[in-house]
Amino acid sequence: MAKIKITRELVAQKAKVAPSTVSRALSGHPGIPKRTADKVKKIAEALGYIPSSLGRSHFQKKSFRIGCVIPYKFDQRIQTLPSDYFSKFLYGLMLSAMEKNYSVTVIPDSGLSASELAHNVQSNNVDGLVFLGIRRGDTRFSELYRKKIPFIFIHHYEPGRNYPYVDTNAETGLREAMEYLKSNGLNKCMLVSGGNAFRNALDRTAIYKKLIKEYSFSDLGIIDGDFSIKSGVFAAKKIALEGLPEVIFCANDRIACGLIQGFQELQIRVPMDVKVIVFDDMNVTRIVTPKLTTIENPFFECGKKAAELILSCIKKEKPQNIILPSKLIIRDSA
Amino acid sequence: MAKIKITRELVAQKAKVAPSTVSRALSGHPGIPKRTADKVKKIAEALGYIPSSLGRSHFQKKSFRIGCVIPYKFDQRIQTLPSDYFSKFLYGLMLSAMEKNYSVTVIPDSGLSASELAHNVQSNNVDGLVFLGIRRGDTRFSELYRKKIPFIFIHHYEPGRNYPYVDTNAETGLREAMEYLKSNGLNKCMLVSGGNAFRNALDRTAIYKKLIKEYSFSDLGIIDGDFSIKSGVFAAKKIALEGLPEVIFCANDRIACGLIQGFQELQIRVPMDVKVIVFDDMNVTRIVTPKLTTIENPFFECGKKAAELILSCIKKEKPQNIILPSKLIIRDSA
DNA sequence: CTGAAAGCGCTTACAG
DNA sequence: CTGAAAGCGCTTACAG
Repeated sequence: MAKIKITRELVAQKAKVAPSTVSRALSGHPGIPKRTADKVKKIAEALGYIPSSLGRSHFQKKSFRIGCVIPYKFDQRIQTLPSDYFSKFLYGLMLSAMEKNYSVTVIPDSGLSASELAHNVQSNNVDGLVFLGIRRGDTRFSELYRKKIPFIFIHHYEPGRNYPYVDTNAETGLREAMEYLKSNGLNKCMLVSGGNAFRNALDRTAIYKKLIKEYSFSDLGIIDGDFSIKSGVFAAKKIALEGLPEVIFCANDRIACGLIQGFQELQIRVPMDVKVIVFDDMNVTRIVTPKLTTIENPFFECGKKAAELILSCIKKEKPQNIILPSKLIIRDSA
Repeated sequence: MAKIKITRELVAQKAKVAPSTVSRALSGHPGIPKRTADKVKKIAEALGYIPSSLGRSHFQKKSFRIGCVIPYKFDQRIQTLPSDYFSKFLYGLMLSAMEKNYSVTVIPDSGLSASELAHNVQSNNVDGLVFLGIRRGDTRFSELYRKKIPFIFIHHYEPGRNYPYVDTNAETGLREAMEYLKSNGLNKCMLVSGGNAFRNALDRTAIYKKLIKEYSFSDLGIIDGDFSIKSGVFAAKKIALEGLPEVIFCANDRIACGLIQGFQELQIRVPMDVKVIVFDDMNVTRIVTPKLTTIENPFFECGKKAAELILSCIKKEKPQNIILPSKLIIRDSA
């Protein structure tokens, strides 16, 4: 029952053309007349011929694959990126890549060296790298840049460097939020920040500071958090002691969940006693009670744009950074 | 500034051996004496030679890649698999694959035909397929089987077929849960089921039915859910009308969150008025209040085993299905 | 123990 | 418009 492998040669033979003509017909080469192309296509189809992506890749010295580098840490339990972020982004990336006949390979990163990262491209396993969840102070990128490895950042950038990136502008959504609050007569606000490990957390804090001035909110200060539930619980206790504002912005959903938990224990009710608005828009914001009013970060769109950007880097075009707007989604917490 | 590509030939020249010897030295061929191998390795390293995975793959007619097929649907918003499931599983798969010098390519599936799925392997884009989130009644697999495409299921199986799979045994964890409840003197219980679209949901219901008899629980019946928040809210109302049991099992976290929301509106408190135990263990179970007591499904382990199983299929070994135990994690809801 | 040679399946200049 | 030929960079039998 040895099945014969359907090769290009077999198709050529049946169609009475040369193998190179088969290739040309199937890839839509302009020089081939429609009649010939159609004949070849029909025979190829009938025979079930499927071109080897390995042969093609090898000849062209391109893998037609994008490497998506995903950080992780092993502690007691496996630490991943916020999962929704990861999966929504990845869908966008995959779908957009697919349209361009690229596929996506995932690369786990528990602290690979710059050389190890470069290796993925130098060995032609992938054609370029997409980085998410990058922390400030990561020093691996100058080597990649020097080695001319195509790479981009998602939700990160390095001031003063020419590393291309796709980012979300927190300002548009925060502006909507502040206008919404103003129109409801709210005035006293606070922020539980995301600390300084991530560029995005820093930016959110900076934009918050700028806008509360611009919109003349009464500034009750900032509490430093770190994107964890625990820091939210802690913030709740501190805020309860110091006196409640009317609105609390949280740098992410985990902080907000911790905050609301902390308030619950103190009999402080959201949104009746204090409103809460959250950055990002994870699935959890719709699962918890109350459902969280958020400044949405368009992860899926971001993935789509990421595919476009890394492909332009791979083609050695001059990359154009992409900045997507965030927007307000009103639910129950504010 | 034209950089010369470091080739195997250059290494061979510097080391005064043939190119084939370079390959052999670098891949640890047994016939090469340590002296020669070390010399070649040193020179290759110094030159920064990195073998092309494309050449290797092409020659061996193997991509050294596992395809992870991820279902999605476009509705108003993109529908993904439960995200934690997806990401934790993927980590396990990636890490385990990496140990065997395989990488993982993700394949989005919004209803690809069997031929389209097969195509990924036939074109050598990947060597085999891993399926998650498969619904009962999916008819695409007989064609894959017939075409001898290596593939496996995760958390799914087809009775009477020889399709290999990795699954979790819900019984071990449920048994622990029931013993735990008994030891606390609890007796009257219910289940909000996950419907019949997924094999796993069906299995959970069947095992539940079996064990409440075995442990002599007082059976207050089953409410059909569908893994959605809404079905949890609905169940809460129904249960409140019909009279509260002591314990409610939920087929997943979304149902449980809906249930607790529904109870909250009715002033029914968890765990004071009724205990809740949930299958799976998503991140959300630790974020919500109360933290949910769960029967853990080891997603990460499952990913690791999946890599082993699909690789054994690829190597044409006789695949051995893998069934992992679940276990009880006690938190605040029961 | 090591080299020369064949071949993996493609694509693309180069002829005609 | 189409064919014959070269070559992508590797591995592995086959000689020696």
